[in-house]
Amino acid sequence: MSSEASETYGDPQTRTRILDAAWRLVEETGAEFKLADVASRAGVSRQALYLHFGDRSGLLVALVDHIDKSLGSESLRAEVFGAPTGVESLRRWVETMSWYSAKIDAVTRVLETAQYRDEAMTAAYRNRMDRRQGLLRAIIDRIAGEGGLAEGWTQEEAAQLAYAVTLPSSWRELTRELGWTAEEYADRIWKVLERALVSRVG
Amino acid sequence: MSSEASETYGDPQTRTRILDAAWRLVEETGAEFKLADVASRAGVSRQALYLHFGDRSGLLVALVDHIDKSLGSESLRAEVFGAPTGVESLRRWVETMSWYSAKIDAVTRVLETAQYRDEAMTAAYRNRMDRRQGLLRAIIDRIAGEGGLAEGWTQEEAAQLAYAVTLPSSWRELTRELGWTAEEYADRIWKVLERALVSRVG
DNA sequence: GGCCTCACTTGACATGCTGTCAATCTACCA
DNA sequence: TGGTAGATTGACAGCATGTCAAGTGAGGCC
Repeated sequence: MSSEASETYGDPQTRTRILDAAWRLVEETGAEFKLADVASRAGVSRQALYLHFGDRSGLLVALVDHIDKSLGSESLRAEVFGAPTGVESLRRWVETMSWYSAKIDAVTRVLETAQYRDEAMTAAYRNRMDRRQGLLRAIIDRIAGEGGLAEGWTQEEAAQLAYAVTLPSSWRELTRELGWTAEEYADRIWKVLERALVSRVG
Repeated sequence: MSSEASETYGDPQTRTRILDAAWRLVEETGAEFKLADVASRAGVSRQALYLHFGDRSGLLVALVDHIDKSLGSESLRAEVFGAPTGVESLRRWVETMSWYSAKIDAVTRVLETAQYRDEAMTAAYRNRMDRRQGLLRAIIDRIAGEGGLAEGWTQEEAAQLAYAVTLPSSWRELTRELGWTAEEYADRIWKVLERALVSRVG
């Protein structure tokens, strides 16, 4: 259960091949992807997965990290924080998040369903969500610092609300099920957040 | 897969015993509950579950229905619609939903994770969500009819936003993970919806 | 060249749960 | 006496995960 899968086992190239294969397979088949399929697609033995990642959860945890690195989530973060104002920063965040969600939705869904499987999974998922909350908190703090936070909210409450409103499940429901485009999502959710959390100027 | 489990098999009492056992077990153990455990807790054979519900998905679908009936979701609906105004109706809906979510969260979570398992599951889940959307749409229409809908939204958009903001996953995150009480949830989410969707009077 | 180690393969196997089947049991009813 | 609905029993197939032990093969080291 949730073996740590020693940080450094094997050839990094093999590891990457496995992760890429897993990624594609998750995109195609969702949460029911099989390790045997990942292995065969990556051109390695099923056993190799266990050697590299310990178990299914270990693979998923590594996959999330792999994807973040592949999509350059760091630079996205920088772009959001590079906004001239806190309010603009929040708007950019919503926009960026919408774009990003579209790319990782399949994997996110798997993560969500596996979220309670074991300790390692839970930790990995919470960690991810905690980082997101922290980011939003920083943005809200900046808005508050600039006097832009609507009255009636503490900074913590505002950040948590922004976080809850922009959860992946909500993004998925609005775009995948109700047919909103990523752009419509960004525009409308932004409008909600602006009206609810940002003080009216003038 | 997703056998229909003939609408009327066996003793209704047995059926109820099984569903109650399943309910409690889901509350305790979450999505990984085992059919064998449900059976033994209900005091019936494992086979009985298959005779009554066809398969795991069939049991889940029946469980949701069973719970709705047990909690008298019909009367709740009536209370929400009995509000004097559309805006008050929406406020009551949020409040009621918060209370209701607390009772069925465990089952909802199982539903969510099982949502893509097969056709029957998907249909049952979507059906549930569609009803909720319909309800919100009716409330929003009433608000619009009373001239209370904020400008910038179509009625459909407003209803879908209200729906997305009040998704179970969001409720869970805010209460279970971030520690909000059901009341705080209702108050704050209502405030968000009001500011975002309801036109300012005067 | 001999040797060792790392990276990985191979094949077998235990485990655990779902779903299916056929045979059997037991009231209750006609 | 017979039949039938409701359920039990036990066996079994299928399938995925995870574990184990032995083997292969390429490089590096002395």
